[in-house]
Amino acid sequence: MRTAEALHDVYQRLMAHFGPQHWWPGDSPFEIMVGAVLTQNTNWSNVEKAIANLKAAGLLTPAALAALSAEKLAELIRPAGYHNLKAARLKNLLALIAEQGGVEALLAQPTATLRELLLGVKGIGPETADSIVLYAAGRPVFVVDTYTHRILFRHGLISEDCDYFQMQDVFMTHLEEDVALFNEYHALIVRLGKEFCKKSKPRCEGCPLAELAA
DNA sequence: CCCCAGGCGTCCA
DNA sequence: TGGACGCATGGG
Repeated sequence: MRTAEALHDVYQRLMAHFGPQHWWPGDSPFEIMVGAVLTQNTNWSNVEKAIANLKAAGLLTPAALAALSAEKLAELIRPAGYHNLKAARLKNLLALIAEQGGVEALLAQPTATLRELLLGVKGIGPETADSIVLYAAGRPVFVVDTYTHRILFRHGLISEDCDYFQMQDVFMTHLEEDVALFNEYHALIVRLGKEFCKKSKPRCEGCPLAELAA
C-alpha cells in the first residue's frame, strides 16, 4: 500500500511537471520495433538519423530490410552506433517476423507468447522485448530501464541490487494494468532521467521528485 | 579533454 | 551467478 501510494505520487508529479510524452515516437509498429533495437544504449537523436536514412531509402518495411545485405543495412544505420551488431540483431528480428507471417501476426500473439518469442531473438533482451510489447503491440507490460533503476534507488524506493524483473514487478503489482498509464509512466521516467538524473550528477537540482527524497 | 546514451551477449572466475 | 568487457556514433 505504501509503495502503491509512492508510485502514484511519483507519476502525478512527473505528469504535472512534464505533461504527456506521446510515446513511442514512430509512425508504425514496425518502425517502433526497429527503433527499439536501435536505441539500445544509444541516444535517441542518433536513432532518428538512422531511421531517417532507412525512410529516405524507402527501406523501412520488413520485406525491404530482409532483402538487404547485413553490410548495406549496417551502413544505413551507422549513426545509431554499434551498427554491425545492430544490423545482425535487426536481421534476427526480421527472421522472427517472417517466421510468424508478418508484423501483424506476430503482434497478435498472446502477450506472454509474444514476449517469449521476442526474448528468443538473439540481441533482444528484456527492455527491448517489453518496449515492443507495450509500444508496438499495446499490451500492459511495464518497461524498465537504467533510468528507472537510478531514479528509484536514489529516492530510496528500491535496493541497489534490484534487477529488471524485480523492478518490473514493483510497478506491475502496485499499479493497475493500464496501457496508457504504463506508456506514459516509462516515457516520463526517461524524460526525468535525461534532464535531472544523470549518472554524473548525483545531486539532481530542480528535480520534480525532490520532495520525495527522505 | 572528458562523460554519456531509452542494452545485450560473451567470457571467465 | 555475477562482474568485467566489447560493441560505436554523436552530443554536451
